[in-house]
Amino acid sequence: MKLTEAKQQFISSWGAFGTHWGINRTMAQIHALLLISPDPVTQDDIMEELNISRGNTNMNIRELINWGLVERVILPGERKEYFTAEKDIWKVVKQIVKERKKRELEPMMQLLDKLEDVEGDKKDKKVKTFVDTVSSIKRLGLQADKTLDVMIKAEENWFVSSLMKIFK
Amino acid sequence: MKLTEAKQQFISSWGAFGTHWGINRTMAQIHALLLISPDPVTQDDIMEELNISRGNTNMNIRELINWGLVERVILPGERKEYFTAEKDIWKVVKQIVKERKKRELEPMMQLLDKLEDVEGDKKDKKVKTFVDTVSSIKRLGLQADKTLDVMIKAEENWFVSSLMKIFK
DNA sequence: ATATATTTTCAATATTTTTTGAAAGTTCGA
DNA sequence: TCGAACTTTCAAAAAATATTGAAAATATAT
Repeated sequence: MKLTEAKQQFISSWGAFGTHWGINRTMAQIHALLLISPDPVTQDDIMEELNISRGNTNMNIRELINWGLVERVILPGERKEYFTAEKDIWKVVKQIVKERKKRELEPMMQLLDKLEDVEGDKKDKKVKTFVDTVSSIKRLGLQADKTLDVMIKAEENWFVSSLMKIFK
Repeated sequence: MKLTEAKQQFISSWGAFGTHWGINRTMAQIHALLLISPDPVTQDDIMEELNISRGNTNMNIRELINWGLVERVILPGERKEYFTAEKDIWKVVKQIVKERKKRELEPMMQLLDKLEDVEGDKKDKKVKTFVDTVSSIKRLGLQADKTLDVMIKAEENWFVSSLMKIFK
């Protein structure tokens, strides 16, 4: 397979992949493009490569920057802004985990805390099932929260080798 | 907080949560409703509780069954079908992991395999960056694959206590 | 200060996804 | 075998989401 075709396929499936993870297709595609670009690229490069409008490109780049996955680069003597993505995939994964934990897990845990002390007779089957469900989700969530915290701080080597120990 | 309100909040945020995970809002809401229902419920119960149409209810229940998260129950002497969800959250999580691994991780790994042996001079910076990116994603993916396999087979107690050992 | 290059915004538009509801299909008791 | 109870399908409509593009804002060189 030629590089051009391989790039296309990579970008396109990374985009499709993203949609299963609550990330919009274009944002994931831009990220994919940056991941495989050796040098920083401009907005116009991205627009041309992915056939998308200036506004769309701009918004999605900004979102990637918010997620901490992409950085602005100013090349000396150049007027245009360039963009580049972190290439170390382990760092990328950790960054995504960190953001999603903050954006999703933490608010969910706060809600479960409130819901756990619902009024009502604990002998009422409906109340009991509700509280049990909420509590067990919370318990697993807490565990996940701790585990992810350690993961976020870990070096890949350390993390992988620790997992290997457990998982023979 | 009253049970009725708590239920509403739980269902509604579980629905919103789902949308961040590539699951449609209604499907997640139905799942939430079943999780907190002590006894099996009918399509009509769900339609009424969530204010959704018959067709919508039916399709999403079917999808939940495909995911292995919900089961049909035939109550003796009853004409209607009832539905019930697995209540053990650890089992639920394992089932979701198992399905997503099959639906997303495995196809992605296959693609990466193909893309890894792209034609071209490895000294060309563009080729090199592409291959390096693809390879490192593949490496991490393989590790994730193995880890998830073990997790899928694990009992919660065993899994959590193992993690605790690593993560002090 | 002005002209020019570049970035950002956002209302309008297009696309995708979800939902509806009525018709077709199925099951089952009598 | 019939008919009522129930389930499934799917084209059309609605809702949600993403994209465009042109105007406004901003930055930079001279």
